[in-house]
Amino acid sequence: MFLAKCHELDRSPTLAAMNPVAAPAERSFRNRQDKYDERRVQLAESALATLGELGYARTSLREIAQNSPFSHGVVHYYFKNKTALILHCVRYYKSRCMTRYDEIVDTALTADELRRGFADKLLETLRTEAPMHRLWYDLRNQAMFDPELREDVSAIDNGLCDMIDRVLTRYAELSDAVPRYDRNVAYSMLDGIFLAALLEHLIERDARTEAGETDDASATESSDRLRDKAFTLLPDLVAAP
Amino acid sequence: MFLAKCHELDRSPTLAAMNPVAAPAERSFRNRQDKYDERRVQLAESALATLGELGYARTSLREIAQNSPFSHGVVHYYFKNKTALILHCVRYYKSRCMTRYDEIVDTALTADELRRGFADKLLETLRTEAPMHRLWYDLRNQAMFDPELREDVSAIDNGLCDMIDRVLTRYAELSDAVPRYDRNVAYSMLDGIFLAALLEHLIERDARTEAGETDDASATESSDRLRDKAFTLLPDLVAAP
DNA sequence: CTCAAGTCTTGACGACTGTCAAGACTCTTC
DNA sequence: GAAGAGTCTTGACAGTCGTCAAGACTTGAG
Repeated sequence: MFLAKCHELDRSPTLAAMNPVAAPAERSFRNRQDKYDERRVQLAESALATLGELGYARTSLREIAQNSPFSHGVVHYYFKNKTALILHCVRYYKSRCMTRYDEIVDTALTADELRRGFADKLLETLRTEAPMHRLWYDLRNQAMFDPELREDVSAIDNGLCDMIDRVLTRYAELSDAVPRYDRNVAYSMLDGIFLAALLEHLIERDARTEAGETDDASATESSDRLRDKAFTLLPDLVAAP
Repeated sequence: MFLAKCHELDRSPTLAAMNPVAAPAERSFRNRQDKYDERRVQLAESALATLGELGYARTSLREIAQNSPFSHGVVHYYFKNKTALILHCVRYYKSRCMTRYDEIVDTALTADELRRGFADKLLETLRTEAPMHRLWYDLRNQAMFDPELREDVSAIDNGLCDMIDRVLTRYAELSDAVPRYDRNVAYSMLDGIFLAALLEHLIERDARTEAGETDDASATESSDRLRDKAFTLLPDLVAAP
């Protein structure tokens, strides 16, 4: 047992592992460590898929394992316990979703282009990542009951607030205006609109698939409305300087 | 077994029961029926208290019974199963909270009075009914995963939207203005702000009690900020006609 | 009082959960 | 190829859950 196991925060690469021309023993170590990390990512992805489908409450370790190439016992080899796995998932998820609008922010040349790009992206993520979004809201809600989740949930929430703030600040710049509201207020308002659209979207979506419709089930009228709402609302979130 | 049991929607009073000078047998029937209804209310209240404390996921029937004067088996005498109890709770909860701002709407004489009254009431309900609010958000979120809850959740959500709409419509009237946003958009935005404040409030609150502070634990800085936010935001939600 | 209907408690059931230990398998190193 | 560390599977454990049936207690009618 010379490999760092799940029991500690073992994210720091060892000294030897930093060396590009390592001795065979050390390269092997690297390989093992890489494989180990890869497995954790693999498990996190299986867990996220399951969590997005069933929600935090009804997701069991056996269910997660069934959505992965492994058996249920393996989880405790890579993670101390269930909450450790879920927290790892949450952080992993965070690292992927925080930069969603950055490309648009960086490339848009006019306020209207940014506004349209943002609204389109909002629509797209609602349609293609609905399970992940409902999982996020589920976790954030669980944090109201379970203090163990609060630190990570707050971190993600702040990150999302920053993400929105970058959009609004840039939009204000391009509009020769200034943000009208406190960043947290603006974030909360947009988040509330997105949350409502998500709920409506999921209800519509399931109603369609239940009716046996063969259309692209991810396209709903509610998600279309979300784009319009965001598009219309954005100018109201800035004010003349 | 001549009394209507839990297995059906038995809310309709019988013909005989409508008679104010009923025969003894019928009065007895009324008494029994009343007691039966009272028990259901009693159980619903115990369940709501438990749900507000533990959340939807971690609330068991045994826990609910422990917060009531009864034992765990009695639940299945008054409700078909767990979901029936919870749905009953949800409807019961709905009937109590929908009129929260109506008195202010009806009595306020000026726009500013309404605005202040609304913001104060918002603050008050955040502080005194935090567990119920987080339960509501929990249930609404569960509806994203569990179709069984959607009908009731949608009904409540619409009711809350109406409630907010009454406030805004009246506020617009008193301001010689008109509502600026679609009612659903306005509701979603205010809801988002309230949700964020609730989460922040709970975190602050628990951090204080954990630190062993003896102050009135229901008062937090975040809840104060909520009042200011609502107070400031309200004028922006209406526009010149 | 007697009896029956209504009400509630108790204890059990099968299913499911997170956790963990024992062992089998795989791969690297000598 | 032998040895041993690393990886994964299997099966069991203690606990909890929703559900339900059997019976004890309570209440009111005759």
